[in-house]
Amino acid sequence: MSTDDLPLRGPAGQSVAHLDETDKAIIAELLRDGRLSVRAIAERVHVSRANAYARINRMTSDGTITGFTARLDPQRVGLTASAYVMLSIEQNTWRTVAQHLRKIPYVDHIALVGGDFDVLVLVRTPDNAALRHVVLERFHEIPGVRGTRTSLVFEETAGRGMG
Amino acid sequence: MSTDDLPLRGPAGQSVAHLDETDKAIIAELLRDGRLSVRAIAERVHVSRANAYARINRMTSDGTITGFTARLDPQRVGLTASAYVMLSIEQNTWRTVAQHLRKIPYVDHIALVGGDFDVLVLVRTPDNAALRHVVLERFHEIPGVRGTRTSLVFEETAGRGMG
DNA sequence: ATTGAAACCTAACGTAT
DNA sequence: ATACGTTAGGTTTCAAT
Repeated sequence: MSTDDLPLRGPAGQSVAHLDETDKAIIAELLRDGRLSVRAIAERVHVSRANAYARINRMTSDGTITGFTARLDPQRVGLTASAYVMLSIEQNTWRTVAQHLRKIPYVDHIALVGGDFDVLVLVRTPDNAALRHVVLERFHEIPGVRGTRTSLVFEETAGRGMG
Repeated sequence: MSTDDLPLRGPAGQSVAHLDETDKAIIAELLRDGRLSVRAIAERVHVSRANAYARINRMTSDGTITGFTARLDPQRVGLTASAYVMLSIEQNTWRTVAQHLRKIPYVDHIALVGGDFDVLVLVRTPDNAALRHVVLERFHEIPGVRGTRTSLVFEETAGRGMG
């Protein structure tokens, strides 16, 4: 028996979905092209159309697939200034700090981390002035934020993922 | 005249696409749901189907839209251990370091940054053992890498973007 | 019970005018 | 913007394993 089909538990007690090889193959196809037709997916992973349809439905409704989206070139959509901002925050303020961050424009991604700082925020703005405003004005006025350190992004690229 | 329709130049000399309000509205729809039909998009942004079709075609072929993909819950797909790894590298090794990083499994995103470190890598692995292996073995054997610092991700959330 | 194969109508695609 | 032939969606049925 393989371990691949065992349901597991994640660290926070959230259930980890039961994904067989077909599910994973479907996910791989959808990662490559999120607009692939169900028909095309079905024949690529060698299952029937109805089966592919049911699997995609299951994975989207159980939260494994959280949605579909377009990937954009930040430069070309006018977000030319990106930065990672490291926040130090006071204890037990993560929830409220995250809430505030989510309301600020140009904030792309927010992570609570362990290490020399507490929160890592990816910010993508139209220009350096907007970036400066977001970091110096908006971030610093959030209750619980003790300090920030900013690392400008010069260049970036995607990794290969689980491959 | 609004500044919205002006073509611009990005920092690296890459052209910034000429996007009018309709283009932006289409992008917003596709960010919300990357599998929306062209028909649905067309009526939501109040243009004809053919027009929406042409705009999406233009934006995908000029590189503004770089693709479509599924968004996954990392926990549920079995990637329960994520971390940001900060690399210090020797001068002028960025290109080769990035090349090496792209070949390593579980590497999600790579950014060349300015500040106390040089490269920020987002890694998503199935467990702490895999994470440890990636960082301690794979990253440290890359020529040009002088040192790493790892920040485990405890929790994360998306920001609101440009909204 | 779950899957594959076929059929079905409706909706969307892609292109041409 | 409309129209047109083709393809896909979404659901149902049935046989098979």
